[in-house]
Amino acid sequence: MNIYDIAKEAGVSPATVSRVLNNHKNVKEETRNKIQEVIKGKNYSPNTIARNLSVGTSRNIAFMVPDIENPFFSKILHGISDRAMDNDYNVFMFGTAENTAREHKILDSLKIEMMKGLIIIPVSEADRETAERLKEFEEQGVPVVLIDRDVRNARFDAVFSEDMEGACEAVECLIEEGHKKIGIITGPDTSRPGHERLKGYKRALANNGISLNKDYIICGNFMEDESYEAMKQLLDLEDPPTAVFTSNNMTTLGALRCLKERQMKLGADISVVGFDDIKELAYTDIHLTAVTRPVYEMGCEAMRILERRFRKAEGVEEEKLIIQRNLVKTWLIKRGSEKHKDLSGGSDTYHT
Amino acid sequence: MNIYDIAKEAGVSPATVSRVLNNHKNVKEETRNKIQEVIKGKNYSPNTIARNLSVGTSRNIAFMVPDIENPFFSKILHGISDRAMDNDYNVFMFGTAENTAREHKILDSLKIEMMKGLIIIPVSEADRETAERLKEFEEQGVPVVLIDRDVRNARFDAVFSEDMEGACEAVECLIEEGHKKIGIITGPDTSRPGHERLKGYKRALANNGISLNKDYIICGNFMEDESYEAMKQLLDLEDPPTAVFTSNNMTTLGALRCLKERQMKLGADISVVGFDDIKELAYTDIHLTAVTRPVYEMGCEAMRILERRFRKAEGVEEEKLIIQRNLVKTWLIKRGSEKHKDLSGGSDTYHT
DNA sequence: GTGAAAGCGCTAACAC
DNA sequence: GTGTTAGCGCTTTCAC
Repeated sequence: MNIYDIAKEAGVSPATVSRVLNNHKNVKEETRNKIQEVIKGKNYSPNTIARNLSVGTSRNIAFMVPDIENPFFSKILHGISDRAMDNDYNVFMFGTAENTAREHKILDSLKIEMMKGLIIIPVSEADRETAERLKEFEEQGVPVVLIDRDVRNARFDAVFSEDMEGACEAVECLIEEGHKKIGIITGPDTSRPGHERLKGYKRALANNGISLNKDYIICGNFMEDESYEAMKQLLDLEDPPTAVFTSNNMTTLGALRCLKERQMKLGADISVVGFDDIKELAYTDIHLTAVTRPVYEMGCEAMRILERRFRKAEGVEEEKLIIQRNLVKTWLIKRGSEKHKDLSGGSDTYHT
Repeated sequence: MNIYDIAKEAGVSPATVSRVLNNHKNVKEETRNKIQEVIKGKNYSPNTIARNLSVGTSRNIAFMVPDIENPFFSKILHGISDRAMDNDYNVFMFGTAENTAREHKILDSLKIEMMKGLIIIPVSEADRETAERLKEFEEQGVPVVLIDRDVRNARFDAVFSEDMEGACEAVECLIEEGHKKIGIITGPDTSRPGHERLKGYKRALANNGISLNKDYIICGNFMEDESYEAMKQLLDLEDPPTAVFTSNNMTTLGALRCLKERQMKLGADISVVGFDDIKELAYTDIHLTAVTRPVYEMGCEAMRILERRFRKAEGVEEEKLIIQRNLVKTWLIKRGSEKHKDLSGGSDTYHT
């Protein structure tokens, strides 16, 4: 069943049917009603593909994410998805598995004309090929919005967080507890959250006159397993740190695994502050102090920026050239894991 | 740039270009090369929408899930997504938020023509409207595969798990520990996992000559908050249960929240066994004994079934009428939370 | 306010 | 082996 069947049935031309389908004005109320009646009666719904071909665009947006199972990303997707649904966009989900090759492959197979926009958390900011491909999308009129991670060699609209400030606050919280020997398990240096959080760590130390110890900086690549190894390495130092800042949720889990294995009590034998919260820990003995941010809203915001770009493309809005890069604020939630039994202040309050 | 440009440039007809694009045989090696050269040279890629319109189908599959952020569903998505990518399908993700109205809305807006297949974890099996819509999809040639939950009034291909058996094993494990007063926080009665797991609970009791106590059965609707309330209710009974079976991961979290609040020690003051594991707990003091199943594989399997249906539709395979309903096995991982200090066997081994 | 008709870019008979 | 051509279902000028 197509627009012609409806037209015939309603005794009008396909053009008119198309008009009511698209809510055009110039249609007599009477004919409009008649047509809508027929449409309902025949339970007709227009063919999106044909429509897309005709108008040369779609309402599909692609969301590319490094790890489908990471709750942080799920939450972003949730934000994107809710806002997309409200505005009748459909979102395709692609997992890159933290693998640039896979990222390229997906980007190549994404038919440009099928996508109206692209939201991506790129695997690596050092990757030129991804940057090239993204630029191509923009050139073809498909706007790109980054979330959380940046790319070099190009500027796109983006939603980031105050990684440096958040990390700095976290480490300063440890310093306030009296810690001087503070380690960090970093993310990859090729991602904004990776290097900015490290920068925040360094700044906190500098602000407080604590000199940097290279041994205390180990990369965990935001991966649980590597972070576990990193934690082992830190603890096995001759002069191990009394506190560790873990750079993201996976990093924190890896570190916790190590502590558990060694039967070290968090908030007593060792202190840990993490970036990004882990909801499930709330009902356990792990009272994690963590940097938090409005993750769901980051997704919504990315979608909002995209829509703005669509409107600009249609000439509805001006200032086509301004690139929008939003920074969301972070805040620290203290729960006790920043404490240490050997340092002033004690940790009793948290271990009742 | 389109197929005509390429044709002109290569000095052939658009049909021939189309032939090489689609790997048809009847093309002279020489012309094929020539055309491929031009394609590469002009960096041309065919328009998927036009192709879809022409052949009357797409490679898009829709995945509808009740809760985008539940890790259980993320894992399923991961399975679907990986397999889809390997076979060049694209997956649209839709979150129904456990809301039938939203589910209907999405189903209605999913233009039938745009989807080649549908994988869904329906909100409620009692919902006729969803069932009707799904049937319509199948009638229009869009196969539907259910995961985890069923719908009444219709039969679709599906991937379920052995909910009853899994729950039964979990509860029998508690019974083996000496428990006689065992509570359950159930899921909604309108979902297969909900009622089947309850059935498993009942069967375990019956198998072991333990009579049913209605007070011990409380519905948590698979929601964390409701489950928290349910746990409170159980503990406030005059003769509270010594052990509780929690029917899914969210249910377990709600119960844990309550225990934490009341400072009850899991595996000592009370025993809990849950359906579905919670990864994050591994590094905490919560040694949850849980029913486990191959979640990622359930996603892959759903996708595999869908592809099979596509092949059948194309007449590649026979036996068009057989409905395929797969049941994945579950197994129990014991970690100590089934123990209780007041019962034989002791729990010391788990509290070193 | 409405209709006729020319596309959108590709595929698939059918003819040669 | 290759070309011609008529769609796929919709939108959108341009007339009327």
